[in-house]
Amino acid sequence: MPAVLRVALPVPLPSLFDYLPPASGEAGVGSRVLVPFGRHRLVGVVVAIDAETAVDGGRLKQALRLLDDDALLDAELMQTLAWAADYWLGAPGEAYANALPLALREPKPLPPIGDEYWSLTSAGHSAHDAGSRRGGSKALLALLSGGALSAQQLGERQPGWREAARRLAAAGLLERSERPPSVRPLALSRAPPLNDEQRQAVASVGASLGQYQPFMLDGVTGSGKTEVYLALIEQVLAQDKQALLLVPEIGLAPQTVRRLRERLGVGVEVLHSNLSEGDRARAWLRARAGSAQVILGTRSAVFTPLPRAGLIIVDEEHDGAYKQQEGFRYHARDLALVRARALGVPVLLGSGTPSLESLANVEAGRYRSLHLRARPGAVRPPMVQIIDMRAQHLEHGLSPALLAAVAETVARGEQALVFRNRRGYAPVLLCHACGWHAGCPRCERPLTLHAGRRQLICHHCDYCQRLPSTCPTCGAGELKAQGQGTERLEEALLAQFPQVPVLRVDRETTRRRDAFEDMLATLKDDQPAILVGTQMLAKGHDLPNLTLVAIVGVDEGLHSIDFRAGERLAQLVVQVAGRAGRARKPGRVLLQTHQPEHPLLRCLLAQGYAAAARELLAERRLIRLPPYSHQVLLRAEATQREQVEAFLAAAHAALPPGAPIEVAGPMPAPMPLRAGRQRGQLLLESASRQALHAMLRPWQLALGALPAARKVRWSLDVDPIDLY
DNA sequence: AGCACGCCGACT
DNA sequence: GTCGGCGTGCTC
Repeated sequence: MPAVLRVALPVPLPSLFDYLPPASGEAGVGSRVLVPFGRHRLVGVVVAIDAETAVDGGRLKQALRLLDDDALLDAELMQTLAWAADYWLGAPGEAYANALPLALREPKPLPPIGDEYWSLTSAGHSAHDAGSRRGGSKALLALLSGGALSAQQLGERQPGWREAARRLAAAGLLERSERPPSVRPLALSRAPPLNDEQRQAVASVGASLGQYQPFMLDGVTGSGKTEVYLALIEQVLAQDKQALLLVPEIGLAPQTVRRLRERLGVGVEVLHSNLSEGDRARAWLRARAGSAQVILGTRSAVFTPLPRAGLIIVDEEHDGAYKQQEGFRYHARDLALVRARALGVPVLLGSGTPSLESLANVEAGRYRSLHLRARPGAVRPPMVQIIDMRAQHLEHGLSPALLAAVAETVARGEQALVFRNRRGYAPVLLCHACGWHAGCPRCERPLTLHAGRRQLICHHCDYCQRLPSTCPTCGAGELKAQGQGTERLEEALLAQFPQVPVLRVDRETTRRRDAFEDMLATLKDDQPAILVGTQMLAKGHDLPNLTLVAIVGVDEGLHSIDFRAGERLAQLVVQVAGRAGRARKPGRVLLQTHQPEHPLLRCLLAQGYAAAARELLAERRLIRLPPYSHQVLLRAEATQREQVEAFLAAAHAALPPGAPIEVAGPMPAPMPLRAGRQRGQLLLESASRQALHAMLRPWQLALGALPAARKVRWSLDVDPIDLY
């Protein structure tokens, strides 16, 4: 009886597919195979080898080719991926597709993983001597005239060199070669001495190396978390093991990478979304080969193979960027814990504003908690002062007290940051004559006025129209911008402080790659400046001359229907406030609000994040919300509301009777109309994760079989973090 | 997800 | 008379 390969294919289908083994080669679990699928050929991963198949013999096809003689995915990753697909209700094949870099999902031999070097051919030397070529090509010839350089070195010295390299290689002036991965270059910088708390944290985690143990490292911005990470990674490297460091999407500044490379000197591999697919595959394979010893990456890097794992670190663990929001909706922080357990290594979650989930795990004794209270670089933590906005005269949303503080700051030659979590000029455009306001025809939400582009833009669906000069309903010319976005604040601050550079940092001004970096580079450490911007300013670079942070208009977060809004608001305020007073200069934080009496704000400002988080946790426990209950959200959308309602009603009816779950809905989504589609949802809650999980797969399959399901787009989100 | 197959409206 | 709309069903 011939064996049958069970193969996971990159299609969003709930099943695996069986194939006869290829004509040659011994396919094993974890190897890739090229198989015929419909009228296509797909690269799949062998998940199991069975003696029998449930498929009729005649329908079984033969795999075309074995792509790996040895398993590409080791037993631990295979097991973790199977767990992840099961837990987050993903299609099995999708989990594997997420784990493998795109270049490894092609039916090609594995790319070489040596260092990529470029050098001049003899024709190239002649061309350089003759001074031919211009621009980037000429510069590249000059760079290489002194000898071969690695791709990494070239990237540091001549950004954008690949374009020139391609042209010159085509002309026969340049050639590419591979060398074995470089062995540990020496570290260039030395570790600074650690303070008591840092030493204690390093000692605790260090003592757990070699076994599974989660740690929560609670330390505000500037408290020296990174030094703790580095010291631990050095310990791991000394044992010749690997360390995986995850950072949220935005945190991956080139600065971090440089610092890591300078300090550790070893094969530090970076995995993030801007990487080319070839580079990503190379980094992944180096980790698998063990030659990459430190892997730094965003969400998807949690799938990197770690044959000699020593430690996993999740920095800024509270950050929502760790949750993938579409397709296979996994949570990288949670998956990091599962991997650490399977690998038998400690996992360190770091944050100045830990998620309530992690705090609950500390409370329950599942995580050990470590604290960094001191801010080594700063004189003292910044003082937060409330500006009561009620009965204030406002200058474009900025109170006199705030403007005065900015004036004092820049007069001292220091920098100020004005934080507003709304981009554009104004969130509403209103007609004072008839009360009309500009709304999105596809979302029924107000359009945001973008004055510079003279457009009205929907921030939910990107619908866009020209800015009308008169009211489209009454014809009056009294259109007024209502409220403030970053663009308007920039304008107001420019008018108030014409002699100080004002930098706006939001999605609009940083659309170009490296734009953020370039903008920050124009800031001089000893010159005054004003930064205006959104979330993007909450983290990232050290701004040693920044001494004032003004937080404007976070009130929206105080009465949102989303039960996580309070937690997010507290995290945001603390993170933004942490930008003030990093170096020797004391910092000052102003918070402008209409709700100075709000209990969350009062608690946060008087007692700090830890106390506010305790309050929020107590509330969640009282009303049985996560982390004290578990949620699954069924979302559905369609062009017609009746179709959504019919599907959700049928889904509700398909729930197994007697399961210990509570059901909320069917109900309209918090945004009932988005991009022209009607949206609804059904929320399941349970105190028992096991009970909830036990019914989910069968229910998911039943949903797929519902006639009403074909009329809607639907998805299941396990542990949703955004209810919208 | 793709991609076929299959049965009804406005056009060269 | 056809081209093409997207509803339905399948992929080992």
